[in-house]
Amino acid sequence: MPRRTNTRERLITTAAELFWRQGYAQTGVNEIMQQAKTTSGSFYHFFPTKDDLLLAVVDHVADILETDVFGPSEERTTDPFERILAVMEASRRHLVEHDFSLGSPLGSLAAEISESHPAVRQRIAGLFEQWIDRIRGYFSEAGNRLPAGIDRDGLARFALSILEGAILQARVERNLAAFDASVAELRRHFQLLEQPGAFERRRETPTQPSAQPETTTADWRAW
Amino acid sequence: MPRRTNTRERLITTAAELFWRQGYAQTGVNEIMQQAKTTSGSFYHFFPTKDDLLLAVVDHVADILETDVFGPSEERTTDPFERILAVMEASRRHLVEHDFSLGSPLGSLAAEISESHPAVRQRIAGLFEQWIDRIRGYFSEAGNRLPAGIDRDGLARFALSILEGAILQARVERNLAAFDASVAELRRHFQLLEQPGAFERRRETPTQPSAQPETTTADWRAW
DNA sequence: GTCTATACCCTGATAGAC
DNA sequence: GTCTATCAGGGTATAGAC
Repeated sequence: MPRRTNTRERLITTAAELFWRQGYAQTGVNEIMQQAKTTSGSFYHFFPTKDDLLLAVVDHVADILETDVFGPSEERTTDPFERILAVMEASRRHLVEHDFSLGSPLGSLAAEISESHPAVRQRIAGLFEQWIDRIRGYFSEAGNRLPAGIDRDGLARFALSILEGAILQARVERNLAAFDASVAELRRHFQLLEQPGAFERRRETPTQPSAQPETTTADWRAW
Repeated sequence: MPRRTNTRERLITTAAELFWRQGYAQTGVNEIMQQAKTTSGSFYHFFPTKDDLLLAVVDHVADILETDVFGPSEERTTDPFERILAVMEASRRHLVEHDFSLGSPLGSLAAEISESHPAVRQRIAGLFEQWIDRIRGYFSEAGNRLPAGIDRDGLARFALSILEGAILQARVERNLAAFDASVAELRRHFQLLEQPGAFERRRETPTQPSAQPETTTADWRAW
């Protein structure tokens, strides 16, 4: 079924950018329609509700991330560590190019709708897992450059934490200090792991929540 | 001037929790008023607009973070590395206690209003800087347990990235896999840095964006 | 300082012609 | 598939008595 118009695509791509920049709740359907140069009739022809558009946007972003970030980064180099660093480099360029107005493609959206839209939250969680699998794949290819018995899955989640946190800081502070420092330190982490004899002792690396956290004196009030 | 009522405080604390859980835009003043058991007249007596309440909330959250997180974590231990890890432990407990419904106290809020509320964004950026100063202070106390010439400021920003990213992942995935892995890997990073001879070579640790990024093939479309 | 009542706009969504 | 016109409801904010 060849589509005759691209209105649906236009709605998705403009909504993606607006949600990304200003969030879901802050973006009205009117704004989307105007910017996509279409009208109410078309909008609701394709999407029964605004929430349905959101779901389509999430899928679209996942596609773009694949073809424009992960794909090129993997083509660029075969070195496992450089591959994940290339993903970060792509994020960095994106921050700069858009003057820090765009954060993580799904990160802030995920946080925003985490409570109100369980289905979307789950969808995004699945995407996070995909990326983690992917990055873990890089680390698997690293073979014995990494210490034996290291938790590659955990290392992938660690890298994703750094990326998301670094983007957030860059966006809030509107500079690259935290981003560059984070990438530099991750790079050093890889180097340290590669050093012979880097991993001679200890054996505690709780990746799965095997038990409840040890009690802490830190006590957050009910704010 | 002794205040006769605590209405103002009630508004701030309930708004803080609601903004934290569901975001700013998603939270209506009606909802805040109801939950704080007050009415429109009182609300606008204390806060000319909803935005003014937001600013008060940010300041309040900063206070709580100081007294309930950083303070206790510092009293708990004098070991510099354990201090930052104690902050993470406090965040972890908080995630669990609230079933992952609450993320970073200011992180997601910052992302949400980053574009629409420049003044608030700047205020939060200032708080981030404060925390970084604080954490850098820990690393300064670490003295020669850290390699000479290491970028302690960068290390602090790195730690904050990990914390923010780990909280985000935990909230989206609704489990602690990424959080625990991130903390474990950060702990290992500290251990590796402490190892004698961990830092014998290389000299490239760009913290300040000294130059433009190297060109990359990764190309994000204009979505 | 707190209450009730209400203004008024913008939002997501619908109706129906073309 | 796209248009115009419109609705119902909830949003922030105001008015004025107490």
